[in-house]
Amino acid sequence: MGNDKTGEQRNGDLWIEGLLAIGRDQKMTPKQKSILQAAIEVFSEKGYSSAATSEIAQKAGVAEGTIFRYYKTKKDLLLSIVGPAMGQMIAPFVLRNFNGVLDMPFERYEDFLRAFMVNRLEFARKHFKILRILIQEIPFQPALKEQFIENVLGQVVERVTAITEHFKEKGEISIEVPTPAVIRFTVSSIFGYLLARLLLFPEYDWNDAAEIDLTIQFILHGIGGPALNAE
Amino acid sequence: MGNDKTGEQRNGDLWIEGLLAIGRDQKMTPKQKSILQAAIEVFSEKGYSSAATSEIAQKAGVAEGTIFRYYKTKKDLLLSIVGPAMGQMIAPFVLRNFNGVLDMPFERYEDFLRAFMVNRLEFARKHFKILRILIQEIPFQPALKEQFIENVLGQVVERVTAITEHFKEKGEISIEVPTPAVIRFTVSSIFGYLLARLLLFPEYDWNDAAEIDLTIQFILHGIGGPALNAE
Amino acid sequence: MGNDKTGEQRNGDLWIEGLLAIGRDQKMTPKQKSILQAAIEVFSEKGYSSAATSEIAQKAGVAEGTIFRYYKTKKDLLLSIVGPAMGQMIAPFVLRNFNGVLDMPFERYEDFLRAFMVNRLEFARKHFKILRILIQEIPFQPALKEQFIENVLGQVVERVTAITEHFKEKGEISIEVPTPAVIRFTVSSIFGYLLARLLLFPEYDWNDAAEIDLTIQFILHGIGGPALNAE
Amino acid sequence: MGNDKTGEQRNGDLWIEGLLAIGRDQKMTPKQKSILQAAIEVFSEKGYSSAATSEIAQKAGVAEGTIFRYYKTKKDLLLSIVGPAMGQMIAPFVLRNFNGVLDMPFERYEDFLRAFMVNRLEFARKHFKILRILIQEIPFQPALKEQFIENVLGQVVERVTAITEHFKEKGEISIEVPTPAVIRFTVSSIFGYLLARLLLFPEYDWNDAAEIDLTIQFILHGIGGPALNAE
DNA sequence: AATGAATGAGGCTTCATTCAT
DNA sequence: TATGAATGAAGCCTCATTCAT
Repeated sequence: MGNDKTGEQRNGDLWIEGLLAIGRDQKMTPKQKSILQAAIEVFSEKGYSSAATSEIAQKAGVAEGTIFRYYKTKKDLLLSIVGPAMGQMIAPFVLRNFNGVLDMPFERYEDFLRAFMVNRLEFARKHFKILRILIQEIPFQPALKEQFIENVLGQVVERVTAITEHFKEKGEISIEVPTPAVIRFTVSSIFGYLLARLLLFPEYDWNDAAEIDLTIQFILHGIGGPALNAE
Repeated sequence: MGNDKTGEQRNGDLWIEGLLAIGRDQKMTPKQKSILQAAIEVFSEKGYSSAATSEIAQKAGVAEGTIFRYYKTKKDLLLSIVGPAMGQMIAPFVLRNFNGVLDMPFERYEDFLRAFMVNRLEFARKHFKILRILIQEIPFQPALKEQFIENVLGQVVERVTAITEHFKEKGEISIEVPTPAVIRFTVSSIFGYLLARLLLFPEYDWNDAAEIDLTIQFILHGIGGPALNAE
Repeated sequence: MGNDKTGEQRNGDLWIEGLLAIGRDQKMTPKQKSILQAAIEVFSEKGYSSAATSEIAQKAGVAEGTIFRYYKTKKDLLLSIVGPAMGQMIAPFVLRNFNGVLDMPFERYEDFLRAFMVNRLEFARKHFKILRILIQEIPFQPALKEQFIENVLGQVVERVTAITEHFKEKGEISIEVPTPAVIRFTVSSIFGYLLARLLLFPEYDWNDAAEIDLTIQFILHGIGGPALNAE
Repeated sequence: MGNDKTGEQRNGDLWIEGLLAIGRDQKMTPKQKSILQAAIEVFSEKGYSSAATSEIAQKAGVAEGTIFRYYKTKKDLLLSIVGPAMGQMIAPFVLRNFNGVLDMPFERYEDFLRAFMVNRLEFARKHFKILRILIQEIPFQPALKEQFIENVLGQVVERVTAITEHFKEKGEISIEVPTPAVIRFTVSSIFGYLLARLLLFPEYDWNDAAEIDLTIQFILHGIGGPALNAE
């Protein structure tokens, strides 16, 4: 499976461990970890501006003042949670020597999609709360918004465009559909599934493998190359 | 075009006018209107809990106390903005004698999709800020969440299921794709467009007609009937 | 019975009627009356400073502004309720040509006490709420405090002193007990009854006549054992 | 003297010290003490609902927010002042092994009365302001009212009834006067003195010992003419 | 005369942040 | 390093009072 080709989370690292450091060495006292954990909990439940640092401190089992030893302000605490998450969101594209499409490890678009969906579903499941915070706060935090636009909308679009055109050339994607639309359809479909799966109907008894297959079929037929449509 | 068949917003009524009253006669003083307008502005910019009633008052050009003559609490103000919006979100499905699919005014799924997209794009464009507030606050306001689940996830899913199966019977949608998945794909694709169009890249010079066509093509081919797939 | 000798409330005049006018001709619109009534209700229930003029207006069935046509301020409203009540509290002593003790209409102290108790019990029962307000607010309203000290503690003490010494001379009250103490004992006993009767245990099934007799006996003879009384 | 038999306040403990703890060890920072002191002052002067927390803070020399570190709400602050006071009001009756009347340490009713008056006068003098607040607020604070009815009107009446009947059996109180009336007369007379002494004429140069004697004589023998007293 | 919309001062309370210990 | 008492700005809300109608 292509899954392990892109996965940045194969190991069972605690997300917390990875927050401030991807590859870098991170020093985190247990207190700091519990502060982060508690902050994620409270931010995700109440929303950033309704979250009280006192509640975070209490949930973390530290004094109120202690939080401010590690994070100068409450906003600092927020950014130190969601900032790194943004990095991880786009990890599959920017990590490693993924510069060109030359080293694209997937033969078919379908394989790429499947690997991507499996991987991002896993990621989203694991960091559900942080992603919630991120999505909720992006509109109100200029710092986040900017980082999001630059990194995600910038970096990723660029790479995904390359990938898409790579598969267009291979004839797997209809050249009649503009690349941005292809990306939009693909992303919509995948995120649509993640949303339904994790946010809207988390209680429903999902068969992930089947749903992923269905979703990929939908994407492929929707944007299938001329051969597909001509037939 | 099927557009005018579903549209509940053909006329140019100010949204504000319609907030508390659909069909009913509404009495709103200019001051109350400006309070609502200002509240929409500020809630949408800052988020509910970061919005100060003092700022709303200032922007509305009234004394802070005046707000509380019209709305008992700040939360009341929020609900009186987003509550009615929720009603309008699902209006195309629940308004009128839309009980069965018998009176479905569209011959083809494509027509239905186009009418729906055009109509909802128009609606979302007009009430963009309110929808932002709504989406932002649903996770944190139990009252909203409940109303959303009951009305939107309840009412709408039910009706859309009926519609979908109607077109399945007509052979326009592959019977091999489970109805929930069809709905998910359709909704994802449409909302994906709305999101990209209005939220992510509002500055881009969109050709709505063309994009809508593309999106519909994508949906149709993705979930196309057996003929398409069999070929 | 001496009751009707002192009573200033023999007739069934509505208290409201008499508020602003004792003997004077009073002009009160129905609106003003209902404002007063409502104010008495609300002040007595919530206390002056916790009473909202809006609630008074609502209960009176008038607009908020109307109150301020009749009473310049909320405090004015209070004073116009409790001020006249103060006058009535001491009415038995100051009304009429009660200048000397010459016209004291009672032969014995016992008769005086009985008449007084019956009369004041009736009065307190009728104006219970107003008296509550008065007692609650005297400590916090300098205007009331002053009026109370001047009128009640001044006027009344003076007259009651005369009465007491009148009965001392007649040998009905021990000359060994200083007059202020006699007054204190008498007043304590009577008000003790009123308090228990109306405020502390209003639900108890009181036999007023018997209790009044007992109280008078107590004032006159104390509660000493049978030996004492027998002698 | 029986005084020291009942007194729970012989020592000069600051009331403040004893507020939250009778017998228990209490931890109170100087700031908390000054908040309580200031609150007692302001509540007593202005009444609870007219007292501003800002004024209390100012008088206590702390920031307004500091009050709310110690007391969650303004009402909490009130209750933490008057609640314990209620306990102390009835302390002479409920503290210690005062279960039966067997251990009644007084031979004669007169001794009991004197001890009680001296003790409660001392208590009332010391906690004058708190008692003022208590009496003012009982009618408006359901929590207080309930506690008052249960503890004071319940507990105390029961015990005092026992005491009274004890002395009736000893022939010191006329068995012809119903016990509730005896209690009422006694309490009225004593509280009448406290009221006059501390509230109505605090400036007057009182001779407490003599007045207490007089009051006790009154309770025992009334103010009947010379015939009675001559015996 | 009566209304009630509008005001704005002031009340209670929360909370991010500081700082002495 | 960690604490948590203390702060005070700012938030939401109430309410007596005014004034145009």
